[in-house]
Order: sequence, then C-alpha cells, then structure tokens
Amino acid sequence: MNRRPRDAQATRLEILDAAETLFAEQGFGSTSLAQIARRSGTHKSLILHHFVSKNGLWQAVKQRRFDGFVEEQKDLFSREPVSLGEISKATAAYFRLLRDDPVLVQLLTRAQLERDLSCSQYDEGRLAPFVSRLRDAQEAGILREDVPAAHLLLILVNAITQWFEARPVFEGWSELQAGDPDAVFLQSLQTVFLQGALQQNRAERAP
Amino acid sequence: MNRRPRDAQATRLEILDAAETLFAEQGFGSTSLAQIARRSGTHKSLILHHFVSKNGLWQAVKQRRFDGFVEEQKDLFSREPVSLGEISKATAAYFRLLRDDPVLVQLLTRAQLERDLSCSQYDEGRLAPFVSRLRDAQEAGILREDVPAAHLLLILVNAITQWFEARPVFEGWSELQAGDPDAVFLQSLQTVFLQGALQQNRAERAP
DNA sequence: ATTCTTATTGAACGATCGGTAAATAAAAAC
DNA sequence: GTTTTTATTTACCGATCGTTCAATAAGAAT
Repeated sequence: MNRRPRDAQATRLEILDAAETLFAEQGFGSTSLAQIARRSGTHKSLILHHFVSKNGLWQAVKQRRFDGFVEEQKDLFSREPVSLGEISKATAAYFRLLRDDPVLVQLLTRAQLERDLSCSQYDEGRLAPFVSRLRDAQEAGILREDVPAAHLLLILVNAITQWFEARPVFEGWSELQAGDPDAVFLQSLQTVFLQGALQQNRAERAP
Repeated sequence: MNRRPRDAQATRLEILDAAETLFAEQGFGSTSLAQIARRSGTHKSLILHHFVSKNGLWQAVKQRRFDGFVEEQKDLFSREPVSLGEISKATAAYFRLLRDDPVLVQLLTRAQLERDLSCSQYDEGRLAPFVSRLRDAQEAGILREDVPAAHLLLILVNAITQWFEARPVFEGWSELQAGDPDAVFLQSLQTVFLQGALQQNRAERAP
C-alpha cells in the first residue's frame, strides 16, 4: 500500500478543493465525507483529522472562498474621484467577478440559505465604502438624492447576483442567445440603471 | 394504539406541509423522512406509500407550491392597455407575491440550485406574455427600444427576487430600518427603473 | 540515535439513512 | 354479507452516515 506523501498543507488543499466542488453542486447535506475522500484521494479519517468535523470542513470551505472574494471586492473602486465612469467601471468589475466564478456564486447562495451572516456578500460593514461612494455622487449632484444610496447599490448588486444565480436557466432562453449574453445584459443593466439613477433627469420623471 | 383517521387526502396534505417547511429550511439532503414523519404526525412508511420515495415527495412539494405561484403570476398584468401605470402596478404585485411567501422564495432558490427547470420562475414560455407587454410598450414609444424587452423584465425580477432571497441578511442593516423597509425599497426600485427604462430620456443619456 | 510530534491509514463504532414486506383494519365495491 | 381495495401500522432490512480509536510511520526536535 503506497502512502500519501506526508504533507499537511497539500492535503488540506486537496480536501478543500474536492469539498468545495461537491458542496457547491450538491449542498452540505447531500455530500458525504466518503465522497469527498474519494474525490480528493484521501481518507475520511484524514478529513476529520484536519478539519475536526464535517461541519468544520464546510466552514473552512466557505471561509476560504469568501476571503478571496472580499479581497477582490476591495479593488472594485479605484481611488479616483467619483464619477459616472467610475460607477460604471465598478459595476462591470463586480459583474466580471461573479461571471468568472460560478462556484463562488453557488456557495454564496447556499450560505445565504443557511443565514450564514459571516460570509454574506451583503455585510453592511463591507459594503459601507461602496455606499459612501454613491452618497458622494449624490452630494456632488451626479446621482438623484430621493433614493437612499444603499438602495442604489442593492438594485445593482441584486440584479447582477440573481443573473448569475439563475445563469443555467437562462441558457435555454432563445432571446438571450445573441452574441455574448453576459456582456449584452451588463450593457442593458448599465444603460437602464445609469439613466434611472441620474440626477439631471429627476425633474422629467413621468407621473 | 389509536390509529390515524383513514383519510388519504388529508394525510397527503399534512405530509406535504411538514415536508415543505423542512425542505425549505434545511434542504433536501439535510432533511430525513423520520423528521418529516415526526413533524406531520405520521409514519415513514406512510410517506413512502403516498409519495413512492423521498425524491418523489420533494418533487411533489415543489410542484404544489410552484403551481400556486404560476396561478398567481397570471393575474399580475391586467387586460388593460399597456402603460407606465400598468407596468408599475405589475411590478408591485410581483413584489408582494414574493414578500408574502418566504417559503416559496426558499423553494425557488433551492430548485434553482438543483437546476430544476420544471419549476423555475425563469421559464421562457411562462414569462413570454410579460416580455410581450414590455415590447408593446417599446413599440408604443413608452419604453426605450435600445434594450431588449427581456432584459427590462429580468432587471426587475432579478432585483426583486434577490432582495427577498437575502431578506434575512438585510434585517441587520441599520440604513434599511426606516419605516417599512420592503415598501421603501420597492419605491426606490420603481423610481430608478421607470426613469431608466423611459423612452423620452434616451437622448439625454450621459456619456 | 532517541524521543516527540503528527500526518496517514485501517478497522470499527452506534446511529440513522431510505426503502421493503407483512400484518391490520377501515372503507368501497360487489 | 362477502370480497376487494388500500390507508395505516409495525417490524425489519442492508447500506451508509459521521465519528472514534488504535496502529503505523515520516519528520522534527533533542
């Protein structure tokens, strides 16, 4: 019987990778330690040795992915003064973040269903800087002020998040097949949102 | 030992009710037949007798709730000619639909994670009439035509759906506590979306 | 070289899993 | 009234669940 090379860090990584995929696809309850052990080429006992319990592994999986997500979130807004172009660029960057990482989207959804506040994309403190930037834009007269800045952010984030949560379903929509469906939708969202959030158009709002 | 009254229909209902709650809260894999039997005051074997298998019960739970959802969806748009007011009213009605039924929202999310197309809120055929109404509004010169009608619908539906999927998390947001948070957010969404989707403002769009 | 730590393995645990089969009995069909 | 059907109960099945434990061995520390 040939043993695994004795390398704790590498083993932890392989277990995390396997568990992440399975948890994201099937959910916590429908995934067994035996399955994870098989996929990672390790053993059930080895998983428990490194992560104490099945639940411990689940928490570790979420935290690893989520820490990376938070790290990338920080670079969404540049340091430049707030402007329509900056908001548009940040929106596109966030859009790309979710588009390029379907597993992250699945994990965020599952964590949300579990009401796991510790790794929610909607943590108030973490989103605060973004809300501030939008509030700056409001005070600068760029964005309308009759809508809370937090709502402006949420409309964007919600529309984007749900787009990718439902991504597999949209594959079947004939109307959304033209060109690059993701890019086209982002374009639409930007168009509608930016015009809708603009200050200058407020007075001309329909009854 | 006192037996259950011999009433197949009532028993099926009690099982469905119990299973729905548990599946919505914990997910399919983390819910056991024993748990459902205990909660519904029946027996494991009785569940299998009526629903063949655990998976059969899950499908039945989803279908029952989803059929009701589809039924209510039909009345969202009245027969009146399309107008801004009609669109606004339909949006509010859909918003209320999800607000008043958190269990439905959870089940939709879980079905979505399983890629269960048979009960998705994003079925192209079912949403087609709504897209048509929006396209009518485009052709009538009410809504902008440089954005696909399907995208206009999705921006609304996505923003609303995700709002309620993440509802438990928003409870902690201090900024969203004023008055009736749901009503206020809907107001914001309507304001931004309607202005953003309006035809008359297209020419005045910022660079 | 020896001890100590710990990553890895393999066997085993009791509990619970979803599902089956047979017994019981109430209602329906005749 | 007898038969047939089927909703309900009880007992039980093998498989798998997450977890524990002891044995093994590689590397670090001394």
